[in-house]
Amino acid sequence: MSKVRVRFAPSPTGFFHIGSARTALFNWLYARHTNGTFILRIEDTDEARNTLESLHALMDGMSWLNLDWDEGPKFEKDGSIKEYGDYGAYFQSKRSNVYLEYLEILRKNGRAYDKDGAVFFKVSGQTQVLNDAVYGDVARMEEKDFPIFRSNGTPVFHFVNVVDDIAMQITNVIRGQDHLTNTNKHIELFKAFDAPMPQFAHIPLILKSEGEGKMSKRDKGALIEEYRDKNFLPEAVRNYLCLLGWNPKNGKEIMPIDEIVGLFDFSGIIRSNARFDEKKMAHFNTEHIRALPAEGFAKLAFSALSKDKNIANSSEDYAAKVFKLCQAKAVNLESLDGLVSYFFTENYPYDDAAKERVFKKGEAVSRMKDSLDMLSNIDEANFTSTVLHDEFEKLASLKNLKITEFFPPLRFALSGLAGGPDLLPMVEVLGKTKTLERLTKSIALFA
RNA sequence: GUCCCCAUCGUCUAGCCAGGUCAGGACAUUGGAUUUUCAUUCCAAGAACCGGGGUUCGAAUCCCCGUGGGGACGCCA
Repeated sequence: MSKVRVRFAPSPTGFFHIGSARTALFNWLYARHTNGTFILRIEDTDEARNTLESLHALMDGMSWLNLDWDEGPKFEKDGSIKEYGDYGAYFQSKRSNVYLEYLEILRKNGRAYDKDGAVFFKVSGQTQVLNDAVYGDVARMEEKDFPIFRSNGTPVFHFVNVVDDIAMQITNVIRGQDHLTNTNKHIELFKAFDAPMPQFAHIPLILKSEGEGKMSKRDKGALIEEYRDKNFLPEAVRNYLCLLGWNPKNGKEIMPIDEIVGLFDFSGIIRSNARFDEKKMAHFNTEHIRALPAEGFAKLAFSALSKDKNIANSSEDYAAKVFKLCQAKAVNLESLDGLVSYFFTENYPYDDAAKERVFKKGEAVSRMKDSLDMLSNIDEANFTSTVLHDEFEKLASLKNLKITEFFPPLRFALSGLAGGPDLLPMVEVLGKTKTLERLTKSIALFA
């Protein structure tokens, strides 16, 4: 059996849409699963609508999602575009000679004719049966001849799509279900060229989370770059997209991509359209954040939060400690600053609701004072969560109180908040100097 | 309007093809627990086979009709 060759064939006319990304992803998965070739072909026959900016958005988005392609155009370091592979050109705008050759074939066997300055394809008038890898047999007849070259001389989608699939020896066409009713046109063309038919696999569409219809570029969450800008983990977005319209049949959802590549096949593809769910997407992101090695998470968090000057200017070593401490609490990178910002400034705000809760008992300031007295007597070298825990136990029994009486006021004094990472490890990371300073300041403020 | 596809909790889905366990899981929601917090973790609960006919001892599962949803009908891709 010949090697699998699949292509993702977008037209660069806007941003990188989540539906396109998922089509690219399924092609990529199938190529990697079969050890085949994944090709990026740019369908830019509509000159008016194609922009270089869109091409950038497309390729950047694919690269961000780690969908690498074996053939097709790539941006070089200097910003120029280079095409890789033996089946180029990979821009349809550069393939007019090929299209003219193929047009000649159709003219010779009487399947193409001129009309109104355009060139039309003569349909057979017969019902074509598609044997789809996902939808099974689908029968449909094309009633009207359709244009394959416009009157301005440029070729039309149905024609170039098929010609290129033949010329590039594509073995499997994996594309959105919105093309299902176009496929009989394409089958007619393959037959007219007497070319081997690729296997078609149509995949379900992604619907809006609310309202009618498929996800469109205007919908929230529809653009891949939104996720990049919000510091989602690309592997999380990719993992979620895999599960939108495909089922691994092993009961698992959160999986490393290698496992998915091993499992992926057409039999797991769902036939009904799927509604996009932001919250589940966010959950995938959280799970992938948790799964990150501490060191890797710290690095990512540091760069994600580097727009905060306090963080950018702090020592990387200290920041890494903070992030490792908070990884287990983090649900995303986007709002991580809210969880960690007080580590990086002495001007941290005191939260009103937290203040109310802590001061309800009335003893908060004296608990802070007790803590301060006790902590002042601990050597800097012993400022570790285990030692601190022992010392707080001693303090508590001395005062005949529960250890937990001291914690909420201490946390509030040090962070201005009522919640956060485990308190004693947090004190350890903050260090003796800051801890004492902050306690002193807070006592003065609230006494 | 014509044609094509689809139909299980609010959402993503398992089960359907080879008909027979209280229809299983995940997200979300709600309620508890973790005698230090919670934007963490754990536990629990509620929540679905679109309707009607047929086939059958028996239907979520097979067939038909209806309804609903989606898509395609461009000299867009």
